[in-house]
Amino acid sequence: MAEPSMEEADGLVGGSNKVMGLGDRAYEDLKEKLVRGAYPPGHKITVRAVAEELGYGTTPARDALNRLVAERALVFSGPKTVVVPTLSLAELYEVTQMRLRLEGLAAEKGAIGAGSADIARLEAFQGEIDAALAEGRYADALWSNKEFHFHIYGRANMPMLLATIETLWLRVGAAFNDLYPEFAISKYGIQNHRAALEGLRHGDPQEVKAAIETDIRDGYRRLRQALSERAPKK
Amino acid sequence: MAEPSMEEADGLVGGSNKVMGLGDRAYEDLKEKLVRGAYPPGHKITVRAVAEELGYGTTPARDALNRLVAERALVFSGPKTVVVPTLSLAELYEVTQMRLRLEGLAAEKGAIGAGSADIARLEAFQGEIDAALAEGRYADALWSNKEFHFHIYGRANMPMLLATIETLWLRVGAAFNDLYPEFAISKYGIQNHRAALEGLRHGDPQEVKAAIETDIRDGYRRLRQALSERAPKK
DNA sequence: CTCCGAATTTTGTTGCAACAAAAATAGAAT
DNA sequence: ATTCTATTTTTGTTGCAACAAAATTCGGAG
Repeated sequence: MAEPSMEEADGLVGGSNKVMGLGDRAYEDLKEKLVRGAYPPGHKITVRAVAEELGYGTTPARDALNRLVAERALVFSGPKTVVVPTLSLAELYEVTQMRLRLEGLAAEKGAIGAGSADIARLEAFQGEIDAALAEGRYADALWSNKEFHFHIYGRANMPMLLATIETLWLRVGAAFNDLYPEFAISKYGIQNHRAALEGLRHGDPQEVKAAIETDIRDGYRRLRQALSERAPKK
Repeated sequence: MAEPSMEEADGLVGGSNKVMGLGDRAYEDLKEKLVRGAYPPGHKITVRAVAEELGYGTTPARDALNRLVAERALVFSGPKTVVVPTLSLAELYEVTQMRLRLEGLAAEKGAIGAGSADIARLEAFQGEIDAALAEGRYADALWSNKEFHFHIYGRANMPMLLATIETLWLRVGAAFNDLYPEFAISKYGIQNHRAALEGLRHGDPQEVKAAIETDIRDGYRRLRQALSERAPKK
């Protein structure tokens, strides 16, 4: 049973072979820290700081930064300053629109030919989400939520699509990690996931697609509200 | 009248400010060469060759290569070898599916609020396409075609979306440039563009979206056929 | 207390040499 | 001829120092 493995080398390895250099390692490390919310939005990230923090030289650190900037997981606030991004209302809307199309596509294609093994796996993820949520382990719930989504997307066998979706998740993850936990998942999310599972059981890709889209829309509403309630912050 | 400017610094500069270093220049140069078909698919690209060819040091050349690889405009054929990619049928299908969703979105949003100035501009682009086509200047036709599409997309004011679409165009452009000219545009394309213009005049975003999607689908069919007819090549 | 400008520190970039590893090449054996 | 192996060349990566430019700090003027 082949694991979709969203833990692969971030999408660069799309079936090709590439030696993992320090630069890629640094990229993975930094990405991990970003998505885990190690730095608050607005925090300045410098090449030398990353180099020392991760224990690599300045070249790999620079490579990682450049890559993250290209993916917009980090943004310039000045000619020479990169910071963890903040998502404006407009940007959140834009990312959501892209997610709807792209993840809708991935869900639809991924649903085709899904078997009971997939369903069992997804139910396991959902169980982890429920458990984590019940115990207040929001970070774990978020992680399992990601696994749930990407297990479906991964089945589509569309590496480019998957990589693009991942950058979108990284974009919102990095910007919202400071307030995400409380808002990210709720009974709505659970309900949408159950709907997706139903669609999988029925062998109806459109039903799965619709459920995922609703999930994205629900998340958008919550994020949007969180954003407007967020104090203008000194 | 603000120019949408698809000639901007490749999408990195999404409203932020960033100093253009040699690395970015090298990236632009290489990208240009790729989209112009300077290298045939399968051609090996090395850091030092690029450095000398473009007249930069090895560091900027390496930066450019890394970035192009991250965007999949260049791919690894071995642990240390990057080549101009070939698009498999599966990859062409994947790119097309993504283009349909993303460019459909961009067309729909870009159509909203389009005025007579936009229509005039688009008609001018179409005129250039017709003229170039009539005279056999396929490269120019391709260029004007790109301008036509991106003028609409640019109106949507969605920088992330636009950057993503551009990488998709680069991906197929680099892989197909050797046989693209004869197949890229035909009376179908013209007809689709006219339909898009009609939608713009009616102020009907859905009509524009449908026209663009048909355009993408027509192009896909032609490319697909060209791909299967392509000799297995020694 | 605020604002502005000069001095100082920090920071990204670039070229380069050294190194390890991969790719190309040449040759030998079957 | 073909395949496999050894040798040679090519190639990407990395660390580092120097440099120009930007960010920050600090004072002083209003």
